[in-house]
Amino acid sequence: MRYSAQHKAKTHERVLKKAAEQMRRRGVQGTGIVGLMGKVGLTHGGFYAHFPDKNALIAEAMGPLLEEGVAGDLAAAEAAPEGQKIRAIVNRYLSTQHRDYPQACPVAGLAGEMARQSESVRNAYTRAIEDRLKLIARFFPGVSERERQNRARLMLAGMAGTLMIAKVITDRKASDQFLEQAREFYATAFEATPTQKNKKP
Amino acid sequence: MRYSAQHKAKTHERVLKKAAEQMRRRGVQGTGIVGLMGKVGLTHGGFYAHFPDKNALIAEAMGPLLEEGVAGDLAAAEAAPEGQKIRAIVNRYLSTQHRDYPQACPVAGLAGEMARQSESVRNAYTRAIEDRLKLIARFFPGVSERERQNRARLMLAGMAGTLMIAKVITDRKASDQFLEQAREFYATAFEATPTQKNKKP
DNA sequence: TGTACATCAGTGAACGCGCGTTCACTGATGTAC
DNA sequence: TGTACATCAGTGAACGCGCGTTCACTGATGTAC
Repeated sequence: MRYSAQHKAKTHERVLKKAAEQMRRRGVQGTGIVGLMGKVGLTHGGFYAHFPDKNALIAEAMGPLLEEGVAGDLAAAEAAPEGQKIRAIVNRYLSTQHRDYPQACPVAGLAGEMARQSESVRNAYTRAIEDRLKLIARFFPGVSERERQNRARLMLAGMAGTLMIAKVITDRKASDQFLEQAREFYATAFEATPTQKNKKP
Repeated sequence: MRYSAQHKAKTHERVLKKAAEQMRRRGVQGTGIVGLMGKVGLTHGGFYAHFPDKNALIAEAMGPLLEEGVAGDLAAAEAAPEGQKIRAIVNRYLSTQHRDYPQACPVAGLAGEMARQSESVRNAYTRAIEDRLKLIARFFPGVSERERQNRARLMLAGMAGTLMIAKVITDRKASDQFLEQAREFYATAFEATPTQKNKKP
């Protein structure tokens, strides 16, 4: 059954979106071709009309994988009044809702697995994260674009680790308290311009 | 071939140690029974004389899994002069050597996978982390033991996320710089007693 | 002290299962004439 | 405009492989007599 010109591109996009969702939920290794194609409404054989192998899918899915998170960051920041935008990003990222959301931020959930992936995948992942940082960097203090992005990277990495630990802690109350302490810590630490410290003692 | 009384306990310990090492290196899902037992020098069938199933092994391995990291933290802190102990812990954890060490800190590498494990495993993991925090809490400022442990948890979680990101970044120079910025950030942020901020605006 | 037996840590073939990938095939539609 | 053919996204059986787990078996040593 031959399809119209734009049909293949549409299916390709659908596979990528579902793959990103599945990977956020179950991890890269936990996302299988058969199950994925089934969720898209196709059979597994068709997969290879779209991607040479699973590795290519992983690399290509890194973009869509991070998009949802960026959208959340930006929405939170834009809704907040001037001067409280970083606090808004922190409060959303380290909220109990985000912790309980099964397909939460892949910076947190997948980074461990990523360290064991092929270089092409890691490159795509790094690029996707840097793109995300570029978009939220403007809310950070700092003279140059580079400095602002460095601050954003430092914060995102720290919060990603924090969210992971909050997800793992089985005691709900303890996890809630931990998140509250973390929100306070990251908001106060990143709201202000960093104090210039002596580089080497 | 019957063995002496303490023989089984010794083998049990060897399997646990190797399992912890493999999991640090390849992740929980990436550690197979056949390969594991092979590395211990036995065949896979014998595994079930020691553990009811893989899940039990994972849960029991959480202790040994974190021990190496604690040892590193403590060694760094004890070697450092008074007042620079936290900086020493930070400098070791966020060093380029620790980033390049394939079986690095499992708080960083495994937490993502842990969120998808059974509750018994997550309990064991949480407990192992809390034990680690108890041991390093004494180096942190804070009035009560609880407060010191909270500070330690906040720092470890943030540094774990940071190490993960540093491991993933494919550009070596960029990763080195990122680690340097992070060392500065965590050392200055956690050396001092936190400034008492207004809880709610 | 010497013999018969019980124990049980470890062996290795076999199991069902899900994985990623291949491949001959289908058939609706675009294109050539 | 009508017919013949080419295209190729998607189908579904089959592949080899590694996984976790089971199970009948082995045989050196501890224990009972």
